[in-house]
Amino acid sequence: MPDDHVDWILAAWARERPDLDATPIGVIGRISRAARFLERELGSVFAGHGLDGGGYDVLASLRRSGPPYVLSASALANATMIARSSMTSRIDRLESAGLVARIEDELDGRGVGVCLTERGLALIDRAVVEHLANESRLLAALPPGASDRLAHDLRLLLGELEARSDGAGRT
Amino acid sequence: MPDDHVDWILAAWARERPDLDATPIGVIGRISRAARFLERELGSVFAGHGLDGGGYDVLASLRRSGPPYVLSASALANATMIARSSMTSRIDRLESAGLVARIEDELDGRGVGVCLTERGLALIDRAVVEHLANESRLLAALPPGASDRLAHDLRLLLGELEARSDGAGRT
DNA sequence: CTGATCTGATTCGACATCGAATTAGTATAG
DNA sequence: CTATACTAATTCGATGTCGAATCAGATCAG
Repeated sequence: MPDDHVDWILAAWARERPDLDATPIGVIGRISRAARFLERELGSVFAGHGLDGGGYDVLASLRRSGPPYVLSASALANATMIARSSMTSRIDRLESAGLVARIEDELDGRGVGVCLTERGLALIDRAVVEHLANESRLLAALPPGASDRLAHDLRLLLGELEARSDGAGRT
Repeated sequence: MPDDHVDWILAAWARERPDLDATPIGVIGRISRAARFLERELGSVFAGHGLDGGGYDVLASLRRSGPPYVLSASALANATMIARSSMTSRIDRLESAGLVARIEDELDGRGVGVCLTERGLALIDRAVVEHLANESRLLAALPPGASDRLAHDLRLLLGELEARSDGAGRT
């Protein structure tokens, strides 16, 4: 029954501030920490394809949107939870790498469509296989049922968080 | 039974690449997304005390280490999962704000002890109360049992991730 | 039609993080 | 004792993200 680092954090707070109820850290602290570990672990696969997490997110969003693999810059910013201004530079980088192309929106002169190139499509179709295998590997050590339980309970939490910050999108 | 965003991601992959097993996204994608939402939500409390998440982490680490509230820069970097070089500048900022002080290590001429000042101690003791209330609020909508289940299952996952990247510390 | 308002994308300056290189001090082997 | 290897912290340049301001195009009220 090995401790994780958050157990130590909880024990330390219990010792130093026994008046506080630190139990929320057991959930939220672990999510934050796990996210940081996962970012690192997943990054190695992305790097193997010349990408970082952000670039992968953009290509994957386009790929799973289906043909013709076009989304607006705003839609991509929303999907990947970054500011619009950050998406501009992400697209710049991916465009320089020849993985996406900007196309003008016929209907709205302001809008910019971002489209997978042949190379971008081929790359993401390869990368996603490896990425999912990597994620699967990271969950493989969990006991039976834990993964499904996590997905279920995290869905409740995420649904709550998304509902709460509805309309509080980046600008 | 409201959908969360990850449900849409899973449905899109099932449609576009039915050959893939995207179920790991149900766990890992939700952890990443939840972490980003949480970072924002928690940030407002930190900002109310003139801090960001990084600054809070340092002060909280020092506070729960107990008197005399001193940790080395390296220990703080490990605890907060950032590179040593990033910790140098974090300490610079907190020191400028008068919340911590650098003290020389008697035993090891290279080492730098980071110590809570009076103001830092008073601030973190106020901030932690508000922060925990905030975290508690974010979990309050979960059905009974979900929170404990999450803590339990995330502990298994985090323990696995920590064991895996044991010794793969930042430099 | 026209002025006011709103929206999509970009530019710009600020900033936190990173990794590699550097500096200073410690520990170990011969 | 001395040289070599190691460790702690810092400096430095590069990079990705952010928010505010800007610009162009769309929308809407009168």
